[in-house]
Amino acid sequence: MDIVDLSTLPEQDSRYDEFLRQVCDKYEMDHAAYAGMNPAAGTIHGHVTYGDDWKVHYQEQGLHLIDPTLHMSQRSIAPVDWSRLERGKDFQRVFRDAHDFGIPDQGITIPVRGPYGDIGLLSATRECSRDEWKKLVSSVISDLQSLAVHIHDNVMTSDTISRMLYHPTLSSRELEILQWAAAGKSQQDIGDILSISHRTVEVHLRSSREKLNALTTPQAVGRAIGIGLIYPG
Amino acid sequence: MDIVDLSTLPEQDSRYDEFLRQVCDKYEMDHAAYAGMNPAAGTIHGHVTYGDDWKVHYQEQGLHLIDPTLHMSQRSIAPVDWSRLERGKDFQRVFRDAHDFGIPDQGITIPVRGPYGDIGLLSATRECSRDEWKKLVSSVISDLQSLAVHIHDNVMTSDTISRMLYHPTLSSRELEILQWAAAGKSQQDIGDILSISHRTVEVHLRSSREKLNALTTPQAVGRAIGIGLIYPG
DNA sequence: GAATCTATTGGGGGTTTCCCGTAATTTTGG
DNA sequence: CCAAAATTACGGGAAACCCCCAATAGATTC
Repeated sequence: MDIVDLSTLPEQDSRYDEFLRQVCDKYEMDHAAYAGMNPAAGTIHGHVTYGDDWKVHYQEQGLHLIDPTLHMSQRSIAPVDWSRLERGKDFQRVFRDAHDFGIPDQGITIPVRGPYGDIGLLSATRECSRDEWKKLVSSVISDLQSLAVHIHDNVMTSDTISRMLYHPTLSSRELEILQWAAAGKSQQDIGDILSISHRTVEVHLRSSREKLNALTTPQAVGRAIGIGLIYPG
Repeated sequence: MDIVDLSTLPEQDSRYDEFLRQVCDKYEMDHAAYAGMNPAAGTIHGHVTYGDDWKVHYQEQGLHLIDPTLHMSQRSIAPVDWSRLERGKDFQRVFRDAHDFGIPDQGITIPVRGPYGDIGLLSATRECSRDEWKKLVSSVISDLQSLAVHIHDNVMTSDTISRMLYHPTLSSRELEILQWAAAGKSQQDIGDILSISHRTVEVHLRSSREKLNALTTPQAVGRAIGIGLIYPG
């Protein structure tokens, strides 16, 4: 499969699970999981190849609060091999539980970040010898990195599109001006940039606020970013 | 963000230039370039394998303002093949100039995002037939993806200045007030809510802007949301 | 063809923010 | 423990923002 071609990636939620299974087959992994969240929009997506029972247990126990893989990925950009995680109290707790559900403590998590503060985590596990694991990882790490990026891109794009369907449509001019505002430009600056009067800029900002149901420009900028209409400047 | 700052931060780390050259050799590319920016810290890094003359021309002409590769990468997360860029006015302008400096219009740009709003772009070019290029890209895309992450991670963490500002730590009070600002409250409102003077609120907003390297409150709000410090209200 | 939406510009005026200070107490960190 | 940072507070003046109003032109829609 051509990894670059986004069209080959599944578009429907139900197919992500199947896709992860294919990843496992291709890269000789036992299990794979993807978790994506867009804090700005408040949406969360999760897909796993292991049964839903672990998913349920994970949520019920609130393991996401102490999960060291999440903790690590939060401020990391490079892939994190679970063997490098600190063997602390939280680690013991999460991975002891995981073990009961047939999930080994040998795995890797690849964090991906999008333009709107969205974070995606692609994890893969395999039960085997240490040497075997090391060898496997080094041979597939690049491919997994690419896959992580593309699956996250796919999920977030469809997420954004679906969200935008229920949100106001700002005119291109309004978006343009709001984008400049998010970039720290004053109304006068924007007017100069676009070669229009600063009063016109103010009108567009006002209608943007009205459409976004925002009281102030900062709120409008925040909402627009949350919806995915613009990006942080 | 303003890339004009490039001139004020003449970062010359020959290690990365050499590294890029090795990338070219290994992956049969003509040229490679890396550009990294941390808006919160206001730092910018640039490394290229082609001569400095293009770099100079690029800055002097302010091409970063219209460069379609930058524009695309800003809101993208997946690798962008230049062939998929819109052939607009800006494209013509930038790539006509680039051609004069021996840079082809056949290339790819891989964006990488860090935890604190930092963005890195790894670009590679090669002059060859279309089919040859496609084949080359699909065979090295995964490796380039990993390399992009690696370089960006390295650059962002190795730079001492950046390291200090890499993690803008807003005080709880600043976050609290910024969150209210994102919720559309005025300074007076926030002062009433927190039972403090609206002038104190203004002080916190100011220091928040400084820490986030934002010129205006809307920009600070957007940036904080982008980094994940606060949420849209 | 009329109505609607969008983009544009303008005036007037009140409100808000922002920048320049100073300065106290409390908290935090090396 | 001392230094640094955070938090609190005040004020004046300049700048920016925001809201009311009205008006013209183009594009789209009904």
